[in-house]
Amino acid sequence: MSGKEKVTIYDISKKLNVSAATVSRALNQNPKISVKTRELVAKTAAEMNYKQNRLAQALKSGRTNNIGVIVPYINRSFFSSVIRGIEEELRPHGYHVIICQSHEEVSNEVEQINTLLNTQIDCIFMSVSKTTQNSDHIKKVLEENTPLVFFDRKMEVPGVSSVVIDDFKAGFMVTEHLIKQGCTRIAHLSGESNLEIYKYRHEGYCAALEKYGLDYVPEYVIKANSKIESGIEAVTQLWDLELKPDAIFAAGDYVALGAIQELRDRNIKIPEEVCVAGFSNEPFTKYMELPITSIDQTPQLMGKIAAQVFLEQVKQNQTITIEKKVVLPPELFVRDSSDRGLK
Amino acid sequence: MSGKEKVTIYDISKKLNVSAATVSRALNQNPKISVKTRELVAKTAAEMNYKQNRLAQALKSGRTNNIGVIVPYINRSFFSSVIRGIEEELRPHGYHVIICQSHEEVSNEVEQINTLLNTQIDCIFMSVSKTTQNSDHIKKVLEENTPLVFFDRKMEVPGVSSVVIDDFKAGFMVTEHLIKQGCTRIAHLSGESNLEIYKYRHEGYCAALEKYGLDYVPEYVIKANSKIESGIEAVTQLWDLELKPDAIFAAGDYVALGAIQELRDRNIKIPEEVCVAGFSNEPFTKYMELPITSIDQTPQLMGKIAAQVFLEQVKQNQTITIEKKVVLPPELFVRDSSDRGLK
DNA sequence: TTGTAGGCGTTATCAA
DNA sequence: TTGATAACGCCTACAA
Repeated sequence: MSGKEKVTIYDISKKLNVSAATVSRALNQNPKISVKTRELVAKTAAEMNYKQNRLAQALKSGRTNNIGVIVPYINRSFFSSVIRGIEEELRPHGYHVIICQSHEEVSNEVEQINTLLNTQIDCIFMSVSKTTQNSDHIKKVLEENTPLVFFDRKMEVPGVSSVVIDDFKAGFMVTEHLIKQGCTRIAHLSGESNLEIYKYRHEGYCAALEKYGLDYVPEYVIKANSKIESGIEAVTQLWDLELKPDAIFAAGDYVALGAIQELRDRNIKIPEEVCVAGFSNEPFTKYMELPITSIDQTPQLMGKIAAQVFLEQVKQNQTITIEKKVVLPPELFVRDSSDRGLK
Repeated sequence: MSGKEKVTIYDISKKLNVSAATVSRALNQNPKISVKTRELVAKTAAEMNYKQNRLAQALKSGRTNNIGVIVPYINRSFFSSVIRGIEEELRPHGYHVIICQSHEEVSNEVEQINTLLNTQIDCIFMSVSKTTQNSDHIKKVLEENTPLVFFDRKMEVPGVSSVVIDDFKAGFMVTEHLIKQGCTRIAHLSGESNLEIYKYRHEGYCAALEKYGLDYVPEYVIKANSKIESGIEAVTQLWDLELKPDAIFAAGDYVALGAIQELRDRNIKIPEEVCVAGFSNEPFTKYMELPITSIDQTPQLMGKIAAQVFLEQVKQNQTITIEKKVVLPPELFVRDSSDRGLK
């Protein structure tokens, strides 16, 4: 019952009195085969409900048509959107996407990389964890000649491609926007880790201050950890200062949200007294009664492009590794939390 | 340079002057092997940087240790959370998770199932698309003897396990809560598709009305399509009625949000004049200035349990298929959008 | 155009 | 306890 013995090319070859090789060739559109045979094989294969075994193919060819994606958490809006982009770009080419979570721990990252390599994936896409400091495990990937593409959170490793947004520019844009709303004492709630992205956002912030002749006030720059509570704390801390800020640029939307909650608790009017902007364009930012200004990182596009970088690489001769760095433009969405109607 | 010729058990066997079979046994903790050999092999394997080839193993054993998950869209908060649950439960057992998106189209669903089966995954987890009507493609999975577990959106197919929340109860709970807030004219914005989940939520709604002696008013039940616009439209339509509702139970959070936006545009006070509740506990619901009452479906737990159902099945003798139906309790989160302080 | 044979890396069976 | 061998399903030189 159920039966379902797997049909192989041998079964087809027996039925047709040809060799398995012929069947294989017919199935693979090999030109050296008569049209008649090809059609006959195709028809019979369909009748017998033949399914090619990708595993055997993979073992033979060394290519699995599986790619791995490593992200901190798969259910963060940003990451799942990138993955969606990767999946949609790669599926038409026959690839399957395997997902792994690092939980922001390097140790997991290392382990995931190892099991992915064992499994013979054709490429690894990853956003490094906050705790990742050195790139030894990354180098292992390269040694195996497995293509690797960083997205968003990258590391500087020679030979590795990456797709990111221009975080410097994004930081600059937000800050400039706040300045144009008339703000002059702009606080920056930065990321607490040493990820490049936070560094660049901060640098963009500094550059904007400088361009518009505003002083950099060290007390206005606070490390925050992407949580709501962290935004609340930061405001508490900032409002202990003599000269309070009149704007807050948070490097993450949850931090911005926390800041807004605390400001509101203190009956501070937004955006009249204080303008607030976040980062990432989390879905909730636009649904609030007071929608929050934020930077969109075009995650789905980012995934799409990362996939394209890989596909290009595959098209090349296997041995040549190309290193491509793509920097996408950020998009600023000005919303009520910082919109005083000025340009 | 790069070198990286793959190390196989043959390389180890040559170096050690033993057979490949011995190496294989040593590596697999086969009891019929001397401790000495085992250790020697282990040490040498490590030195030579040997990595077992999961592909070859898979071809031999018929088990890939890969499982497939099919969802409408991977970047919906609910689905990515379920996937997270599945991944975290299965990874310790050595499984990798392959993700597929149906984009709410049966045709894609069919295709994904086929490629997953070709790829020899060990199990398929899925939430059917809205357009899925019959279960022919599902039956194919069973014919291949591949375990299948539905989560959230299931179909009635004999032999298939499923993990869902009690949508009937959820619908009942929400409606009862609204009634206890003093509402007597409760509208229900249902799903537009014929998915079981919407049917049950609606039935729960009906049951609550009946229990509390409220009439079922057909005009108060409107099909809506999970979008914000749909909520706006529904309210527009409802407020054309002579007797307007004093509560709205939407079967989705986005619809609830749309309803709230429209009510606010009409200067209708929430929850004083109209109570509103949604469904799914999307992240944004709790972040709003007016947080939205909603039902939490415990997606991560749902994924975890779905994975457990599969693991149990694997533990059994392969040939026996068990059909397990798990129904999880929904959790009602009462928030300001419907909280009049009554119990 | 088609067939034969060997191999991708493992593991399981049967001998030794 | 260990070794030789076949097999998983497919592809591809090489021969015919």
